[in-house]
Amino acid sequence: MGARRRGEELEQAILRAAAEELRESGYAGLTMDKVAVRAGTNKNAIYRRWPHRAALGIAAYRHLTDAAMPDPDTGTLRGDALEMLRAANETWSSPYGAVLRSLLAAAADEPELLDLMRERSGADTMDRAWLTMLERAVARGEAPAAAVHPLVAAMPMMLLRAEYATRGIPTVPDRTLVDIVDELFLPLVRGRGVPRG
Amino acid sequence: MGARRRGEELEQAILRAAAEELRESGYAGLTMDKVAVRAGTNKNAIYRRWPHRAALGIAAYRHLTDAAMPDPDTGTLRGDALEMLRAANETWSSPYGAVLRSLLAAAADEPELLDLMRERSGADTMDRAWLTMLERAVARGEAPAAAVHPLVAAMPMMLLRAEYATRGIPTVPDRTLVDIVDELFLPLVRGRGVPRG
DNA sequence: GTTATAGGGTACGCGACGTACCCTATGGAG
DNA sequence: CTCCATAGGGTACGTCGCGTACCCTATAAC
Repeated sequence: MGARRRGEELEQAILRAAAEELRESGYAGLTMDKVAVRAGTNKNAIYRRWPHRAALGIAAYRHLTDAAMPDPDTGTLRGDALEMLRAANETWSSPYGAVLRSLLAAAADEPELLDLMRERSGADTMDRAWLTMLERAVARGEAPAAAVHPLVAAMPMMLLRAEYATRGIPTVPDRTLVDIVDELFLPLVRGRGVPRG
Repeated sequence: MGARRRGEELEQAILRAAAEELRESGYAGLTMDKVAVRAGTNKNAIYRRWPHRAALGIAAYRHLTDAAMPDPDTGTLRGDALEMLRAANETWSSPYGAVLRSLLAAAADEPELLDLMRERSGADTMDRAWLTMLERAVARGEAPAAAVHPLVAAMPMMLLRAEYATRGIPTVPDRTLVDIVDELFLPLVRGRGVPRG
């Protein structure tokens, strides 16, 4: 039976074990020993692949999720924006999101980890989605052309992230998302159509 | 010589030592042993006062700083907002800010710690300052009355925080602060004067 | 078949947290 | 003035987790 696993097979087993540990205990609770035991191997096999715990954490995370980017088209800018925020909130509230937040927290001290995270977080794709959203709104005549701007596109998600950071929290109430859209995002879009005064 | 220190005197010595360690090495580098040595005492005296490292970290941080809240009055909303952001950026870029960010990162996993931090971070006072700023702008006829809103007041600082979080960085470039004000904050303020369209 | 390579088992060194003892200075009660 | 409870000092220890070092052994490639 249990022939000795090698290469790809073993690697997947380790990643699966690490992902489970990550989901159960977050990054802080991810220990090399536990991963080794859970994967039915030993630390040797792990350290031969990833130089340190942080690298394994990231690899396990990307093994855990490959988030699909929503591309809503509800017909109104308000509807689209809410859709985006709700999808993001759902992702971040899920077990995967907990892991992600735990990783981000740990990354604050380790710059190398932070880079890898950003690369993997799909922030660029996200910004692009918001921009096309805005462009559609302009095409519909719903928003001024000046509303199409990278900062405008990035703002709502940044606020959502800040909300997660200050509150320490799994889920942002839907009310907050609605407020971000109605009290900030839409007024901002309107305001960018007004000549500076 | 060196009479044995007790009570308040010893407590201050410990806090001073912890604060120095915090500034030199951040929260991650704050070790109980080093604090004990630096304070010229031993871990006993520390654990008799704070139950664990996190508690000492917080206590040391508040011993380190008692941030003065700026209350700019430059005559224009733009000037005031920039002043606020620049002051905040300076604080967060300083050694104190590094400590704060390091503590916040560590707090993400420990909710009790997060509460203590939020209480201590002066977020409420900050929001109030932005609100009075907005009120002054309205009084000058520079902004519509509808611009006075908690979310509007909170937005710029939230964006600044998000900037720190995503980039992993000591200092946000001044250019970014200007953009937050000119591309987002001021258009938003204008937009809130426009009837919903 | 033989052999280089990757896995398995295990032990270790190190640093850090938190705890346990056992002395000793100190200050307050009598 | 004396005695004693209390707080400090010194130090050692248990535990955990990272990362490393060996030493065997299965396996795949040749």
